[in-house]
Amino acid sequence: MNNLEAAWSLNEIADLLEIKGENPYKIRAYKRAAASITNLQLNLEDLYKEGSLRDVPGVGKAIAEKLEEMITTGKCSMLEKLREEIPPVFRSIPQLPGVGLHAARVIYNNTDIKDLEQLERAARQRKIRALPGLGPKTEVNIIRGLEIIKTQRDSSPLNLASASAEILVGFLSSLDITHRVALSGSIRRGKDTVHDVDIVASVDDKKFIAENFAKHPHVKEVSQSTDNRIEGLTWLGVKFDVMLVEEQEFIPVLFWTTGSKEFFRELTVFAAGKGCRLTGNQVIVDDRVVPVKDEKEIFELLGLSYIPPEIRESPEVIRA
DNA sequence: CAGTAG
DNA sequence: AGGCCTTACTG
DNA sequence: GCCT
Repeated sequence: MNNLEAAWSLNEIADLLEIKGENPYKIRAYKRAAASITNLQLNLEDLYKEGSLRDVPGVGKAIAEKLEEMITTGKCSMLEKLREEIPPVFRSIPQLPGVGLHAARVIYNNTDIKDLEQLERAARQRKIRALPGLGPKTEVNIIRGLEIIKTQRDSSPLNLASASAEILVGFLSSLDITHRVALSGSIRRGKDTVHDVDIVASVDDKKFIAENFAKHPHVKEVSQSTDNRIEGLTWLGVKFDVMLVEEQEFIPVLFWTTGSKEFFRELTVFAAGKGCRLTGNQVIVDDRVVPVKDEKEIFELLGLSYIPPEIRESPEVIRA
């Protein structure tokens, strides 16, 4: 917990209080304290140790307690409570150009809007301009802002990632030493933003691939390369991670790398309860490696109905 | 003047 | 207890 | 909420 993080938290508290319609002076107090800490040359944790948090301008009893909690636990219960209380859409509203906290507050206190979809509908039905203190201007800004968000989503890193993914998968598939190639990770889970391109490939000569991947014209650099794994960057600025596996490992590795991390970890726990071990690259029952030809077999083995990659986000889906 | 932005 | 209240720009 |  550094000074900047603490300041950000206080600022977020101020914003959420403002959306709620709290006392303006209280809001300003949080903002002042945040600004004060942002400019502070001393380290907050040091000040806490010597018990002089309240020497910081704008930090009184209440805010000092919040800082203490943040420093000792890394969290702020007040902030967490506010985040629960106020739907995420109201943290998006002030991000829209020309729409600020005031509009967020009015909408929060005068409507039942709970998500972006409802907000857009209300705006298009001209319900926003009817709210006290808000006019056509705000309404138009909301609609325009939402449009911008959408188009940015459409041209988001996913497009670049997909382009790189297609090229790399195409390259691997074209080799006659390749058996199977599949996209994995967050792309396979259908996420609209991805951090990198994950590919699983079963090939006859892993070493050959590892040594020659860097020569592909679409590959800008290979940062790490072993016989089993190649990490690097494409000319489109997309990171990639290629897992090279034996044919019998293909499905277990695909399953593992598809994730999400939380989902897979929870499933290993669940499997353990059924006497089944899921490692990164094999499925083991009674100390014997069980060959699997597709993911469906893994779920059948565990007595689960098939869970498609798109919903392998949180562990909750396992219990369903 | 009200609302927004920094 | 009671005061605190940015400033500048835009429509 | 902070400050005087």
